[in-house]
Amino acid sequence: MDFLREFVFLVRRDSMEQPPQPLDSLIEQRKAKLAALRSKGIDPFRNKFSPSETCAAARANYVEGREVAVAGRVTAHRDMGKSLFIDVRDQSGRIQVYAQKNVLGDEQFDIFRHLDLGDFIGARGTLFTTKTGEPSIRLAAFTLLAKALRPPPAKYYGLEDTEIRYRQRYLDLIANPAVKEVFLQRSEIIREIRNFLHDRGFVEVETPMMQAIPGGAAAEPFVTKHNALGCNFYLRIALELYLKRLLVGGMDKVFEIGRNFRNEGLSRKHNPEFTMLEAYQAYGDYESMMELVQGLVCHVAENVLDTLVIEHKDSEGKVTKTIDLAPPWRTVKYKDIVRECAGADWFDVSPLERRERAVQLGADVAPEYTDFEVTGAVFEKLIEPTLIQPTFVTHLPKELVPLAKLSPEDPTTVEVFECCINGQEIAPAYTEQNDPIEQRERLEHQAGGEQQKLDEDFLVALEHGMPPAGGMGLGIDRLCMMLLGQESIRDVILFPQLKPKV
RNA sequence: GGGUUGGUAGCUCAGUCGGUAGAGCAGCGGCCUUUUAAGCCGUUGGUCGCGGGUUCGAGUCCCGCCCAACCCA
Repeated sequence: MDFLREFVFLVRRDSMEQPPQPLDSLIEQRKAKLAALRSKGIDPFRNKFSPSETCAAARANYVEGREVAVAGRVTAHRDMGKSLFIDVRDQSGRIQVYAQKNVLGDEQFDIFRHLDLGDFIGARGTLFTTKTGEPSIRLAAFTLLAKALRPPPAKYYGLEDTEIRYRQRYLDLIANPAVKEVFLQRSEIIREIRNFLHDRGFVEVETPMMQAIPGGAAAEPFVTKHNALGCNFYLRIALELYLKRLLVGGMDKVFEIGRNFRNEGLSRKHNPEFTMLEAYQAYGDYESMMELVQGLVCHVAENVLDTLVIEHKDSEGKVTKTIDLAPPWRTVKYKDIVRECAGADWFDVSPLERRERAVQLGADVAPEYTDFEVTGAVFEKLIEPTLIQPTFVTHLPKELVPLAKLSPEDPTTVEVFECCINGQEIAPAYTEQNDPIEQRERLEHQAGGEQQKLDEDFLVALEHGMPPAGGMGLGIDRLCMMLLGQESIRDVILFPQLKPKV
């Protein structure tokens, strides 16, 4: 009881000294409780607690009268006067704890009664089932492990404010169980990718994120400065050129999962830093990669989701999209699918007419676009979004892909595929260019005469000889969107990039 | 970069024609020893995103800015 008086006194004193502020008064109340606890010799921030099991395990291994100790956050509070119920939640789930005044004693019960939503406690007691059939812990003793000074988000509605959800993701994870589930599954997806590749003899490596010459893709890099070396580095835009050096070095099957950074705008499909898988296999080609991508995605879906049929639902739970990953996936040549969608005579008309038609079809055609880029724009705008079911689009025109090898059967094209699922390009793959002379020409052309943009070290590596190889990249974020039914990349990245708030 | 929508209590949201700022939950106090969105009674809490303007009077109307979501480029 004196706990109470002390607490009330502290609150009053506080509110007399400073004008009450909106959120501050709630925080001050909690700080006052903290001070009251300390004055009683109770440490509100403990170093350690050893639970006997998780909350879920305590429920799952229910034996009437069994003694358990759990730890977690207090998420609900139902006060019955001389007894009260609280919910304790840890990562595994929640369990109800039942406290009785005549068991805990007046003082302990009083302290327990003044716990706040959000506080962490350790609770020891015995299992029993309530009248309503809820497995619960009859509390014998508890320890406050960490006091929460700020109120948690409301429990029934969850947290809706997108800005708070993304900026303070921890609150989103507390308030919205479905969000937590997405990120737990993302973690499993990445684990299964690793399992799949390890099982096939791939070696996981790490290559530099800070590069003097960012290569392997056409994208604007971020610049960063090294103080001691007095030079600029760029955050990598792709993993490719370093992984190929490892092929030269005799690592025949390598992969890396890591962050790429591209200095471009933000959208539903783009985050400036995103996670990429790249894998290279010596003596393979784009067809080996086709088998690899298909096998990998199916392995992940089966092991994480237990199914190859992915349903996307809207906020009302209505199925909006069904993706069937059952192999074999459709394979179609680029020219064929373009003809299918843009007209059988697409490649027979004059470049000028193609351009006019592309504009008519609604593609974004910039005046400086080459003829190939015009067709590329049509593909990107009109075809890619329709490829909901997994599709390998192969044999792109060589002008669009500078790092792949020509197709012997049609030397105007290269041996590549773009794997599209869910209306997005999710994995490109090539038969990798290993002719150092050819490669040098391509990169010099790409560098546009700017010598400092040419990765000479990479070209020297190729001159030492790189085995023929298939290589592929897979956007992990987009894969997660597809598998987990999320329409925005921000919902599969824990801390998506937002504009800094002033 | 352009368009649309939004920003009101810790959370979720109302706020009519411009006329004293509202509810539920959370918080605080009281009652209640099997509740679970517990219940009942009482009660605290507001820089209405920010800055200007119009007006006797602005959450509401006008202008500018910030942040976000969606669409477009």
